[in-house]
Amino acid sequence: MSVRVRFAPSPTGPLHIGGVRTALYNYLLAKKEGGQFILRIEDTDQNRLVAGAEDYIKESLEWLGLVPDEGPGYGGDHGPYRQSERKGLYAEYAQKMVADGNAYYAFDTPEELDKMRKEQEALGHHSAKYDARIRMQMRNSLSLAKEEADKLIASGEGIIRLKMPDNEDVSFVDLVREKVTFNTKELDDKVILKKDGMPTYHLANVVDDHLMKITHVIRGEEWLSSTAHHVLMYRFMGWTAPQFTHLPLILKPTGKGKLSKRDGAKFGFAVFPLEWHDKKEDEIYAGFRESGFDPKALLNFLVLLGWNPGNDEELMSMARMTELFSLDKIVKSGARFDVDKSKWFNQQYLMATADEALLAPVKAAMPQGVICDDSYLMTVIGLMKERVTKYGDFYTEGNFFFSAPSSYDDKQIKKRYTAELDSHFAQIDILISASDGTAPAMETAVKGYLTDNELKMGVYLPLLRIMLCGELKGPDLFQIMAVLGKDEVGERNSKALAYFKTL
RNA sequence: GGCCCGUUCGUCUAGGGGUUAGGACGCCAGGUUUUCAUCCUGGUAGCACGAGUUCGAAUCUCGUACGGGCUACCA
Repeated sequence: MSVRVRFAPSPTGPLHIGGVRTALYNYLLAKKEGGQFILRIEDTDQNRLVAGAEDYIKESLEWLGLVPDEGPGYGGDHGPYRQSERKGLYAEYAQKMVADGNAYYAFDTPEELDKMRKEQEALGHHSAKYDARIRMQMRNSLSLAKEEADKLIASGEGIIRLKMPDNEDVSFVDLVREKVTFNTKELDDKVILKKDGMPTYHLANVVDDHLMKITHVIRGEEWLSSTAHHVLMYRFMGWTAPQFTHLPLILKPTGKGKLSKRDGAKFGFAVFPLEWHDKKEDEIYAGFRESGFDPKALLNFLVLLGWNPGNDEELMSMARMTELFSLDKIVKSGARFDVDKSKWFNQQYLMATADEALLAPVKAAMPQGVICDDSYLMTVIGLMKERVTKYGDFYTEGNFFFSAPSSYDDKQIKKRYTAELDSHFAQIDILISASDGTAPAMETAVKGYLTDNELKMGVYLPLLRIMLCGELKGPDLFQIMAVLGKDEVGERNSKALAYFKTL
């Protein structure tokens, strides 16, 4: 049987980075096994739908290269892939469970449920459940007279709840955690079909996974505790359950708890793949794409957050990840999001990528109004790529390639500059403008002059660099001169020298 | 509170009865680059705690602590 996995986000907002990792693991398993990676939109909660969220999810997956084989807009023989469009399907299965005595109709109002919970709490029962102990005291098709219940059902009042067996151990195998057991007396009679006719996650999930022939359910750990309910539903329906794998959570960089959408702003990094404009809060959340990350680097970083290939390999192409991926190497404990390491991965990708391939993304990250031609930018890329971590850094860190420095490192200037140097700088300027403008020529000329006159390179060279760049960092000095051109170098030097005198 | 899951350097992790507990990020130092980055070399730092099993425990068992998840007509 061919492996079929699904990524099933609910379109209630942007795709969280943890969701991206879940999608990645699903994708990798599908590709490794030659199976299908399915996108299913779980939009059963009509109240929480957010406009644009589904498009955001798809755009994210496409940017990342995790393109679904089946899904809304991607084709496939098991559609529709939006649960809202499958609405009619679910009731039939819920009713079958009712007919078989494995589920029942309930008519309690929210107020009544609230009252029950409060009463139970007063009795000392913490977080009361709608369960075997309580259900005969509530209003449902089990406790009410048949005629009354039928009337309520006919009037469309009812919802459907799962009838949990009393005091029974339900076990299932989680590929990461091995055997996990829950006793049904700890489990509540979950609502599976809501008042509006929509299924809850639990029903929709089981029905769709079965109908879509899903073989492996790979999802976040938050689902582990409801898996017993799901296992029971498979049993009630006489279906074979898929293999379950629950992924550890991704935690905040520091402090307690799982990574949340606020952490991005708080720690100054992105927690979403793409920038997201939250219209309700009127807030913009940063995206990895906009922050100048390469999707391959992001994925490489993410794949190692909760999984390892069993050897020391860290830098992996998509093909290599696919080759090495296996569910049994997934780690059990939650992983902290390490911002520094994510940057390191991106830098590794930048350095390993050809200049030509970098051109388009670097161009896209340039601020508006900066004009330069492709070949110039390519040269800059070649000179800068091992000094930056993100696409936007080519401009911010290599600013001097695009305009004369607007400020200078005063401290470093004062350490070295005295007015006696002026005449030599004038001579150097002359040598530069007399040269052919190539880096080696200028280097020979300048260094030759300094040597001949027994002048300190450690004084002149850094000052020359500050004149051109404003600070003591960047690529080889003479390469910069060659890129800038003799004339520009001359202009910057005299401008800077004038400033040096004022210090 | 209850149930379930987890716990190896600061972080991501390898190791699953006998290892000098390995690697990576970060950090520190040195070298290269008369700058910065890259690169190279070295260093720093860890088995949550307590019992038990065993000749021997990071590894197995139990307990404790801590962390996390769930406990909705949300997913």
